[in-house]
Amino acid sequence: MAAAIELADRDGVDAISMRKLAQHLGVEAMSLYTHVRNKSDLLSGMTEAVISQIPISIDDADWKTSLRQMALAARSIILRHPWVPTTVEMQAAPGPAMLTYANAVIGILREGGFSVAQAHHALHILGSRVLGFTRDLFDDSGDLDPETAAGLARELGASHPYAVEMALAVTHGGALGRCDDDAEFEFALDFILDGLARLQSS
Amino acid sequence: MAAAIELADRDGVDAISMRKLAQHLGVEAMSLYTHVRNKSDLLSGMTEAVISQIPISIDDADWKTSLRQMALAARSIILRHPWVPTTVEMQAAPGPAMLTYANAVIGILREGGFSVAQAHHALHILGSRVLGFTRDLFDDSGDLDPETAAGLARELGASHPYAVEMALAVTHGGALGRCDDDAEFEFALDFILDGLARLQSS
DNA sequence: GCCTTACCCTTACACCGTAAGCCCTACTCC
DNA sequence: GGAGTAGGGCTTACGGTGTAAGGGTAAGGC
Repeated sequence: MAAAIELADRDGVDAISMRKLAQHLGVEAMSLYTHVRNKSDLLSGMTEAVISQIPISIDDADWKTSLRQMALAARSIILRHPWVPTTVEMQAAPGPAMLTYANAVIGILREGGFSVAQAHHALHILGSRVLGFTRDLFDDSGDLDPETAAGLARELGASHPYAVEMALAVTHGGALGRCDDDAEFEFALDFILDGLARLQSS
Repeated sequence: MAAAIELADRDGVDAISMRKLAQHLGVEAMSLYTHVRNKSDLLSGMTEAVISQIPISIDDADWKTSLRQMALAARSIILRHPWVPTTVEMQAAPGPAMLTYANAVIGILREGGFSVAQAHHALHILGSRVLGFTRDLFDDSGDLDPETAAGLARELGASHPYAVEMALAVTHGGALGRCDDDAEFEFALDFILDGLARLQSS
C-alpha cells in the first residue's frame, strides 16, 4: 500500500498498473491479488490511507477556526498526494476514513449550533472545494513568458476580451502578480465560512 | 462525434473505446483516426460539443440573475451528459467552447461592477460547483430501505454519530425528506451569489 | 507427521490505444 | 473522357492493461 502511494506520488496515478506496482515491489503482478481484491480496491485503499492521515481537530475551539484548520490540514496533505482527488471521485461509496472525516466535519457544525438541515446544506457547499478534494477548473497559475502571452492576447483578444484581460492580469508581471494557489484557497475558504456564519445567525 | 456522445450517455464514458465506437458506427476502429488525432482528442471534442450547447445569456439583466440562469442552464445540460465533469477534468487546456463560456462568466462579473481581482476570486469560488462541472462528493440522495438503514445506524452509530444522524434525516422518511439535488444545487448557488454580492459591496 | 494458511508464481484470455502501410473511391483538372 | 490526387476506409501488428484459473512452497498449529 505504502509502495503504491509512493509510486503514485512519483509517476502519477495513471502510471499505476498491477504489473508496474508488482515490479516496484520485486514481485509478480498476480501476487498482489492476495492482498487486494481488485485494482479499484487497491486505489480505494490508497485513498483511505491518505485520508486517514488528515488530523481530526479535537480541541474545542470555535467551529469556524476548527473547520478552517481542518480544511487547511486536508489541503496540505493532499498537496503531497496530488492524485487523491482523482481517486476520491472514482469511489462509489465512502470508506471508513472518509466517513470519519465527514463525521468530524458534521460534528463540528452541529456542536457549533447548526441544525441538521443547515449542516446538510453546509456539507454540500463545503463539498468539493473546502475539503480540498478538488482540482481547480482553471489552472491559471502557469507562468507563460511575455511573448507567447502577447501572441495569445492578439489572437484571442477580439473574441474573448474578458478572459484575456484576466489572464494577463494574473500572469507573472501582470497587475495582480501571479496567481497564488494557497492564498486563493484560503480566500475561498473564508468566503464560505463567513457565508455559513451568516446563514447560521439569520 | 454525435455518435460518441450518444454512446457515452448510454453506457458511460468508460465504455467508450475506439473499437466500440467504431462498431457503433459500422466501421473499423482505425478509421476513426482520420477524423480524430487521439482518443483524448475525441474526448475533448465530445466535451467541447456539449459545452458549446450551453446558452450564453446575452440579455442585459442583473449580473446575479444572469449568472444564475447561466449556471442553471449549464447544469441542466450537464445532467443530460453525466460524463462531462469527468472529461472536463481530464483536459489540460480549456478548448474554445470552454474559453467562450469562461469569458462570458467573467464578462458578466466585470460588467456587473467587479474589479479584475474580485472577478478572479469569484471565478475560483464559482469554479467547480456553480459552473456545474462537479459531482457531489457525498451522494446522499440514495433511497435506502428502512431495514438496511437501521442496520447501518446500529453498526456505525457509536463511532460516527453525526454522520448517521444526518444520513437518517436525509433518507426517505427521515425528517428532511430525501435529499433533493436540484434544490441543493440552487441553495449552494444562491449562497455563493449572495456572498459575491456582499464581497462587491464591501 | 500432517494439515491448514498465506503467500507467490506461471499461463492465458480478452481488451485497450495506436503506428504502419495498403486499397479503393470520388473528385478535380486538363 | 482520361489522369492525378487526396481522403476515407481497411488490415495487421505491437506492447500494454486487468484478471480468471490453477499450481507450487514455506511457516505455524495440532
